[in-house]
Amino acid sequence: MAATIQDVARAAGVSVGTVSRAMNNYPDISAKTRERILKVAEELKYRPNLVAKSLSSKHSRDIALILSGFLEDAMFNDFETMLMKGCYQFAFEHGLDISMYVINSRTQEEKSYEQLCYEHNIAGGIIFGIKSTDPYFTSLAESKNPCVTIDVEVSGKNVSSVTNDHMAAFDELTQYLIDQGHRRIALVCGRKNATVTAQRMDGAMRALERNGLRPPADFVIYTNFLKEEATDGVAGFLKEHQDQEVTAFLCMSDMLAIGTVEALKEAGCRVPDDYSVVGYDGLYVTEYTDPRLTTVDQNIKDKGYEAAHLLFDMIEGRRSAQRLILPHKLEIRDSVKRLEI
Amino acid sequence: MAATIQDVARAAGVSVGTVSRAMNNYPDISAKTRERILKVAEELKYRPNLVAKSLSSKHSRDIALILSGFLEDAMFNDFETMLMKGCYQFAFEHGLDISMYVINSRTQEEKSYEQLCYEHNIAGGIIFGIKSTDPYFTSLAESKNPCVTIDVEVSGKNVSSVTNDHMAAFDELTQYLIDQGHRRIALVCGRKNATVTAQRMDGAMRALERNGLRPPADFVIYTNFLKEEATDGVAGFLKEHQDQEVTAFLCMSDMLAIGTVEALKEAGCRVPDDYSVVGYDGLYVTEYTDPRLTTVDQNIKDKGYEAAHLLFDMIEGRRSAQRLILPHKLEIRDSVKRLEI
DNA sequence: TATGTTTACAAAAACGTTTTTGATACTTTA
DNA sequence: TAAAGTATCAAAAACGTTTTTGTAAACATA
Repeated sequence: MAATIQDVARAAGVSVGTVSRAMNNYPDISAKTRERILKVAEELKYRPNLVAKSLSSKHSRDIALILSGFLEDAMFNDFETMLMKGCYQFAFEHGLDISMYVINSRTQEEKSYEQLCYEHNIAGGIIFGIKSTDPYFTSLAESKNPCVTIDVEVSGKNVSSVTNDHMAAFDELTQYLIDQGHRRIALVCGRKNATVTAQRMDGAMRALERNGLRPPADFVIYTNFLKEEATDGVAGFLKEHQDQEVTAFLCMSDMLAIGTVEALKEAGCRVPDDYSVVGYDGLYVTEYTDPRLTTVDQNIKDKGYEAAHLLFDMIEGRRSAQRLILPHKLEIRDSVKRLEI
Repeated sequence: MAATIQDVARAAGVSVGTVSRAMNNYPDISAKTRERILKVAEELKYRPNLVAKSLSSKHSRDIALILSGFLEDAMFNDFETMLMKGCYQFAFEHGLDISMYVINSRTQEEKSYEQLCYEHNIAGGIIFGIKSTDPYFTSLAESKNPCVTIDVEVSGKNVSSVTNDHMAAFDELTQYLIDQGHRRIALVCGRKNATVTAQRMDGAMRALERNGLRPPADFVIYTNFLKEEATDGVAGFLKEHQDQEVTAFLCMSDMLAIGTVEALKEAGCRVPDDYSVVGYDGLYVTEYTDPRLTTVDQNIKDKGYEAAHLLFDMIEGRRSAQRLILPHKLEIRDSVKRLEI
């Protein structure tokens, strides 16, 4: 149905190779012929078949957004949505083809990153959500296809990462809590062996120690970054500890903070009057919660945009693998009470 | 680098055609040869190149999720995210390849749906976000590729739609408001010429009239489904109308309801004490707002899943074009005050 | 035993591009 | 004016599959 390059060649009275060179602005073709071919192509509404193009040309410019665990997380989480928007925005502005693949720990075993790229003829991918125990974590380094990981660092000369200075950011957040008069702070953490957990933990510790404070080990609640676990964890915490034994909950993600607030309300406590709570990520949802959540904005959309940017530059050979650290911003809202000291 | 079908053929001492038939479970091949080929393929870690496969085979099974306006909406909106999850869930369960394309009104002009399918060799798509003024709205009918639209109905023998009974649902929602004692209700509407707007408007009118009520024309606020417009619209409304001239705001989407609550709070009013507000969609965010929003849950994830299901069945010829109407559920929470009559 | 039928595979065509190679005609150079 | 270079294009190869066509051997039928 649709016109092929053959149809255009026939209609213009030239060979298919000539049409191809006309369409792709190659030099060795007369201006007159190019004009004529372009006109014929326009008339026939010719659009190159991208699959054939992809198969034929040696180098692909197509990029992919690869999300691990997207389907496991039944929860709502706009982190991935904003990441997508950023990636697609860049691709859109630069006329790039971008596709999205959903994987998990199991499918990573079945198929390596390089195979995924080969199968779909993609030049490289932006990878989000992999854990340090995932197969990709090591195999990424061996791939000849460049990639950019979000928030985790994988060694390899073709792998870049885009992240924030989570340690500094969490330090800042903790310091804010301390500045507001909080001395006894509980930590609601993410997955125990996740990079981001360690980084944020370091930030918290640094701030605490700088101020001569130290949280006892039993003020720490671990989760797998799931809201429900925060709710359960904090509920358990409240039962085991006396009232006001801590005055604030420092959470490693906004969803954990939301879960924490839920547990607190459930137990009849008011936020921030009885307990202060802070989150981390800067999800849109935090503007609408009750109370509006104080958090650290990572500017996730920018993260996606810059990741795509970096990946594209690597593919085109303009930039080499690197660690890109984006700025963050402390977003002060209504979930922290100032304590008089 | 990666092994091709040629490598497998050579290693197994057969022709490429035979390898292809062995891999795809064709009948005319001996069990012994198949075994041997499969073993060799395994050893060489052979994975068919999907691009070549796509180009070669006449019929594709790949589907696409086509989002119009995804990038325009700078707002957070988890509608699309949940839709994606549903689609990808189905694709994942059935071993289908699914890709996501972002379009807008302008790119629709440049490239028809059929051309999009042709270019990427996709069998059909799930289409979300098109307006009645968009080029796709009419051109979809002419395409030979089947498609499923979400919430809009397009005529054509290859186009299905998945929707809710928005009229009945909005009737229900309105009736709930009336049952709670509300008599003077303002309507915060979506885009004036959108199908869903008309349907929901009809539902509201039906309920109102059944109860002998009729909203004066100036109790209606139109928006383009943007939160900020609701905020501005309601703020303007409050200035022009006396206190308690209306007691409730009936919003056509959750984001509009959130915007409405924002305007109300800004004006120093409490929700639901001074004014009641209800939304529509069932976004996750409505569970966390203050107050928790009463809304109609569309079960968007199911919508995506069923859309993919229907599309797949159409592609395989198991189902013909149809209009699928999914159930909804009134979600009663805390944003409506019961008025004593 | 001659003839048809089936089985199991090889060989080649096809998908729609890009890229390489080759060839003709024109232009420049000495 | 002959040789060399250049511009412009055609022809063919290549990408990695699937699908079609062809064919030899094995088997069944008369």
